[in-house]
Amino acid sequence: MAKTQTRRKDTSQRIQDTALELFLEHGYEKTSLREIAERLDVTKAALYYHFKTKEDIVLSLLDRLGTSFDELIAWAEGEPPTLETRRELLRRLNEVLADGASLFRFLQENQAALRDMRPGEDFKERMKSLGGLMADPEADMVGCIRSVSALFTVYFGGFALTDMEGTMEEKRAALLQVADEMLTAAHARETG
Amino acid sequence: MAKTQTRRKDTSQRIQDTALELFLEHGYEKTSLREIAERLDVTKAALYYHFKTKEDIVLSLLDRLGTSFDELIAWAEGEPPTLETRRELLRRLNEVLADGASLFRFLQENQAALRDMRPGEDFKERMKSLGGLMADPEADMVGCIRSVSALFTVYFGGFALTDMEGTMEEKRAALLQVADEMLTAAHARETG
Amino acid sequence: MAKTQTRRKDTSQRIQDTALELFLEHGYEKTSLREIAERLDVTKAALYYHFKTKEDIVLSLLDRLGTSFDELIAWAEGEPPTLETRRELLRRLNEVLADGASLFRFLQENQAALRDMRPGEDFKERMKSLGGLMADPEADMVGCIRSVSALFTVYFGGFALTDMEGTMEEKRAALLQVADEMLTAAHARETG
Amino acid sequence: MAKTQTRRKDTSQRIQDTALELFLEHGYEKTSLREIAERLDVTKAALYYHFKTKEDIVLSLLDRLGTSFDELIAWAEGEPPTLETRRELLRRLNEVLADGASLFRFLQENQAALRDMRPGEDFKERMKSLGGLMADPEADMVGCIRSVSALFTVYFGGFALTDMEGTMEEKRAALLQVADEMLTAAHARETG
DNA sequence: GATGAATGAGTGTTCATTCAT
DNA sequence: CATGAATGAACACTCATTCAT
Repeated sequence: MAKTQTRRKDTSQRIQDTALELFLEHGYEKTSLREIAERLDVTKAALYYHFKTKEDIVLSLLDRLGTSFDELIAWAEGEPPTLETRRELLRRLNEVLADGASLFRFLQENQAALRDMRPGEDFKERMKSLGGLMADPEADMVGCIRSVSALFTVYFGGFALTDMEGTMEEKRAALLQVADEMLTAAHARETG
Repeated sequence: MAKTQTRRKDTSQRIQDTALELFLEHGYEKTSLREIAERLDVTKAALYYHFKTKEDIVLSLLDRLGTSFDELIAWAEGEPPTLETRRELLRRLNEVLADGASLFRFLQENQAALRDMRPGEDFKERMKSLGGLMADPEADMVGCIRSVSALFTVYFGGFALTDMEGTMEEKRAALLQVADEMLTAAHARETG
Repeated sequence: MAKTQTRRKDTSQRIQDTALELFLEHGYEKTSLREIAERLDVTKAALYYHFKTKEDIVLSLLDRLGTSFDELIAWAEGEPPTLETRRELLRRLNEVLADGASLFRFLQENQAALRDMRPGEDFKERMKSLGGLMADPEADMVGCIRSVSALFTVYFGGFALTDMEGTMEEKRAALLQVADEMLTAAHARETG
Repeated sequence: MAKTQTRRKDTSQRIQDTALELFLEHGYEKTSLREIAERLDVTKAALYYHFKTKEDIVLSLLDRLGTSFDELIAWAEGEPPTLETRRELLRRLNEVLADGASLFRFLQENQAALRDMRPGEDFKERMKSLGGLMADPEADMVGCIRSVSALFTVYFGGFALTDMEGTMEEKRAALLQVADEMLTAAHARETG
């Protein structure tokens, strides 16, 4: 009795979900508001009641991600720049990526479309920060790349290994392990 | 008197160049044929004299890339699957990437837009082939990933390190060196 | 304790005021109910509690004007058609115009928009009546125009002299004086 | 054989004509490009081949008017500021108004809609210039208004006397005559 | 008295594409 | 080789309006 429409959740939420779904299917630009509305069985105008523009929908989607990312960076900046911190950073990054997998895929596949929207820029910035946190400040170019490569493994591996056999959990675990090895090896060279 | 229009190169070529230029600036979907035509100072209809559709322009651009890639794969498949082959493969891939840098960036940033065009599919396929050639057929998941990570480093490093200081040549060389180390280390473990 | 909300006047009144304000700023067609509601800090639906349609708001605004106008005409029709009556008519018209200045400006600037609404038609009608009352019934075309021109001066002068220096009161007084002269001169010719 | 389509004149011209026709019938805002296109039996997109925006259509319409007006002002500014000049100015203005009658009516009835477009502003400016040229620079407010009223008669009389009996030519002639009298009378007082 | 959610019909505008010349 | 003129389909977005609560 508490709710008249048990299934309907929040409409804004449903719009976000369906939008992401379609953005992943056909890409951001090729997904029209008409399609989103039709799949939700509401009118286009209803979308505009909940979001000011199409861009707004995507912004609302990426908000969640941005926050997780920022927290991750904030945490790492508060820790001493040791190997241990970096290993933990990789571990946590892996979790964030796993949680927001489809959003990250959307981000990755639609870079051109999102480029001149706020969060396109923002995520570039954040990746740079992460990169900076991975490498020893005194490392030379090769040294830097050794560490940053670990980040690539965790980050791009998630997209690139879609067709590899095995569950996503297994693959993520394996990627993390390899990245961890890389980080450790890089550290050994540096201090060796 | 040999040529009436010394400067004009081939018009088809100029269209391709300008198109790529604009695709990189604003993305494939947001670049209209009108824009391309205007920047070339011809009419839209003129483009249709040289290319059947907008998609055709992008296909013609990616043709060159596809060929290099296929040759690379064909070469590697003809060699014994040794560490040395894989190191050479990485070296050659690096060259192909350097040569077609802007095309690869275009490919990377417009995945969603190109997804349901021929070459989108094709390049996915080719990347899988390359992945397969990098890893020992008997390696387990982690083993595979160790080798494939070297590929990630060379491939994604090119995009991700744009803002890093240093010339692109230096960075590519460093990426290749690190990837080579990774490959060697992976091999050592495997045979270790 | 007599009123719970001392400041709020009547909401209907506030809607009318804000609507007129916005109609004058951007014009009737370009003013949306959303804007009116936002400036009043209520919802669009609230407007519909007080007025049946957007047109209704404008009708309610012009009602006051229409009445003054009709009274003016009724008065003049009850008087003998002498010069003195016409001079007084001009004087009274000037007052009505001064009182409803912003409404008249609205009417004037939005003729096209109001054309197929009731009051658009009505005001045209009323202006014709006024015109008829100004001129001697036996006057020829030029004679008519001499008298009606006095009316133009009072009526259009109010809009056209906005940027002239001086207060609105001064300008209105001057306009009335000139119109009065015109009327008298016209009469002199007629009876001369 | 010279022309394949004898009747078609210039399409741009036909668009302008039809647009003005409809703007006068329903007002600028209430006339949609769909309507214009339908009445011309072309597609909306065809309009966009000839004019960049809806606003552009109206600008192109008013261009002609603006020029006549500017020439008129330029002429008057080059003459000595005598009564004779002003009488001639009125005569010429009357002609310009007669020629562009429907455009002026459009301008007059759609002030609100045109307000924040270029020519809305421009025409206000031009009317002020004309006003300045009518009156003696040394005249006081009432003196000014006496002269400017002559201008009102010619200008607004054209719109206000639509329903009066008589041909438009007759009415325009009568309006001009009365305005001329007013000017002369005003001058007499000034120099009297 | 007023709101939150939604609708249906429209708007101006842009796009890839075509074709006679 | 290339253009001028046009099209059909779509798009993002806005509006006045409704109605259950």
